[in-house]
Amino acid sequence: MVHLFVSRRRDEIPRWRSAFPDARLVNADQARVMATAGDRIWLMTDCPEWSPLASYLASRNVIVVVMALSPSDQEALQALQAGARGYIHALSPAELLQQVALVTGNQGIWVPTELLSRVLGATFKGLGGAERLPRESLTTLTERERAVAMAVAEGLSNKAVARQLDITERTVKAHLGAVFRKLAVRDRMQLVLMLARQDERVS
Amino acid sequence: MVHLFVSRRRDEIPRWRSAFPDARLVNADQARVMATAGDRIWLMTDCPEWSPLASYLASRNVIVVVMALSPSDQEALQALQAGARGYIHALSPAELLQQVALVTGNQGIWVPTELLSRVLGATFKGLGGAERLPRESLTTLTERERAVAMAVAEGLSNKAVARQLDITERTVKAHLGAVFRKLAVRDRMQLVLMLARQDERVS
DNA sequence: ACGCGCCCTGTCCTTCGGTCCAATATTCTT
DNA sequence: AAGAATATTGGACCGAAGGACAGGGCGCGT
Repeated sequence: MVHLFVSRRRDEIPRWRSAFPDARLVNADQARVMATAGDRIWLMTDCPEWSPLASYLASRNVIVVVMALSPSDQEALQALQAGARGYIHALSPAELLQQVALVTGNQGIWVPTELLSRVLGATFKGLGGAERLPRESLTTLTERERAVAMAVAEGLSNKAVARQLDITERTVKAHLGAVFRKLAVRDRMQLVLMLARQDERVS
Repeated sequence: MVHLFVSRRRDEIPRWRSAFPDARLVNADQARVMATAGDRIWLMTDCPEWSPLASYLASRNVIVVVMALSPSDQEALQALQAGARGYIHALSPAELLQQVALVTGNQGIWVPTELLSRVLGATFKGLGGAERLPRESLTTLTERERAVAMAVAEGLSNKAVARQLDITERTVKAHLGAVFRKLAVRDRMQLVLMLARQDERVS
């Protein structure tokens, strides 16, 4: 099992070697002829024809991870479509590279989490999948919970909401906790993003 | 780190225990209250509200793998959209279950390969349109500040942004402080609201 | 050489946000 | 009458967020 880094640049990035001491840096043509089933190819997107190369290698059971200096959603999709098992930032720390190697080596897919959510969002729309509950979600809330949620969505702090509704900050927290639970969001950030996205659709 | 199998049925499937001898079989309600960050939840789709439950657990940093007795593309997408890290056949052999646990436990995604290609095919079509980004108005920001601002606008925490840009959390705060000053906003809440409003205008 | 802006990091401190442990009163349902 | 849901609050706890202050390094223009 061999690690090959494929890039147009002649110099290595230190973290690559630190992650895989016995890796080699090669160009696209070398990779095409050298790689065999089970090898790991780390393919930089600065190569002119990285996408077809990834397809070719993947079809030969080579584990391909695409690396980008400035990752984007479209490129990530292109990489996965080409058969790559992962897509990461080229300057990821060594431990992360090793983790990616572990995951991809076990039939797993590795994509940065923040990319994943956006990619899947697009997927769902593209498939015409079932619409998420838009206003429905707010109706599951009680009157007070809704009031708190709306105020928070305006950007108010817990203390400000408490003043506005004339209740204790503690009570605001209680209601807000219920809102988080019911809408399955982590924190107020996810709440405002959720409501913002909803507004978008309506308008 | 605990393994919990969540299903409506009362009897276990032998391969589950064979894969994870100290796992427990619980119902949906028990899982909701028992699971904490880092735990592994194996969620059967025979549970009535498995999708919202997956969302809730995923938001609490629980590793969720959805299991189906008759897998489908649509259901796989739904599972991943809900934040599940994997989607497999409920009767998969023990070794496969362990492999999935390894992959998902290392930030990986696990889906059956034949499913993946179909899913990505649909995805690629769906994401044809260009992403709309409010970059124009952020011209007063430096490159780094803009990167941080965009990440924060996605709802990421400072720590998450730090991981993504491979800098310390402290540096993220520094950039973010500069962003607040330049854009004349008080905190990250006002930032996301400002960017959300802008997005609206563009569309 | 010097100043300047940008990028990165550190420590210390305060406030805010969120959860877990409660408890009490009211209303509505069964 | 008993039970469930709702609204309200308390305390304690811990991590996240943000500011204040203080640096070091790098590139660029004068």
